[in-house]
Amino acid sequence: MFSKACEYGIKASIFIAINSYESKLVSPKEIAKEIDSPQAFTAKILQALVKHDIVNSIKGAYGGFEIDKNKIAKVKLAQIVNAIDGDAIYNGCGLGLHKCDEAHPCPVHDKFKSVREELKFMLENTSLEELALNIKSGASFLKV
Amino acid sequence: MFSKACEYGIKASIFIAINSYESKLVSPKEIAKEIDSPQAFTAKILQALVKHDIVNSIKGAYGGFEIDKNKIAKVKLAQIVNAIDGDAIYNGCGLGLHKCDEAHPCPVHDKFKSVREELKFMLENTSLEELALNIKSGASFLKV
DNA sequence: TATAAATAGGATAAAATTATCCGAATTAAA
DNA sequence: TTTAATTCGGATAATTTTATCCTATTTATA
Ligand code: FES
Ligand code: FES
Repeated sequence: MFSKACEYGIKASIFIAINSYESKLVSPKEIAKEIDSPQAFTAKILQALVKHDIVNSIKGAYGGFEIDKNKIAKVKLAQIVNAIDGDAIYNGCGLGLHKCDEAHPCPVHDKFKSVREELKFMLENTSLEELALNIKSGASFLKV
Repeated sequence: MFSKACEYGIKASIFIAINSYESKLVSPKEIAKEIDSPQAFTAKILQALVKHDIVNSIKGAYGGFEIDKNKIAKVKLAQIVNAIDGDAIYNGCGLGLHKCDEAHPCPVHDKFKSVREELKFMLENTSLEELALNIKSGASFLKV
């Protein structure tokens, strides 16, 4: 469904959010440990999230990553997915035609439409905040 | 969403089905041209579909690929996807945890569940027949 | 039986994704 | 101002996916 990079990006964002609530910066090392991902690769993904203005990086000694507290509720999954995988998953053609076009549909277009729209809706309406709160409360998990 | 191999596999199956209605065998060359895919790679995918008993191959001179006429309505998209990509797309965890487990859910589990179930339902209830008929009638297209 | 047309399948190559490594740049604190 | 901790970013490597090539095998027909 999503690329590994995107999976890591989502999980990393959630972990950063949790710590940002407590004004705590986290490092790629901590993140990788917590979400069970390769550290250097995770660092690269963090760079992408920083470039897309989803995550904030503080360079130098005692630095690390954070997300603005007042942004956590506003950041939606769709932004993260878009930053890493692009929008093909919910805007592209399911069978790889150059574009998904109502006027020139692929064989699965009508069947897929609702699935993809539900996915899109879900991604656009799920905030980092709710995902982070569920982790905090122990209702969901970032690894294993 | 799906791998290239799977996209080709689905489109190839539809094209074979259309021709099988007219008892016409088709070659990887014709298929690749019709679905705009690399021929040799397509041939490999056909081998997989044959092994999974979705497509029938007739070897030797005047041979080619076909699908049993009385099977076309019974073959569901899910079988093709499963044969090529496996079931991870609708049974695996959306964030890559080892398995999707109600008792140990990832942060997006509840949100994803319905999307994935709709996808699964769609794949399990869409037959090659209806896809082939829509191509035949000109309501949908296999390429561009 | 010989021939030609076709699928099967192994070997290889190219491209994309995933992953690692290391030095440069940055910055807080001693 | 020096040091140490840390992100940034380029180079490289490993793995997986996608794609190509070539030969072997199969089989209908002449
Ligand atoms: S054209 Fe293929 S999904 Fe719309
Ligand atoms: S545990 Fe991740 S989708 Fe179910």
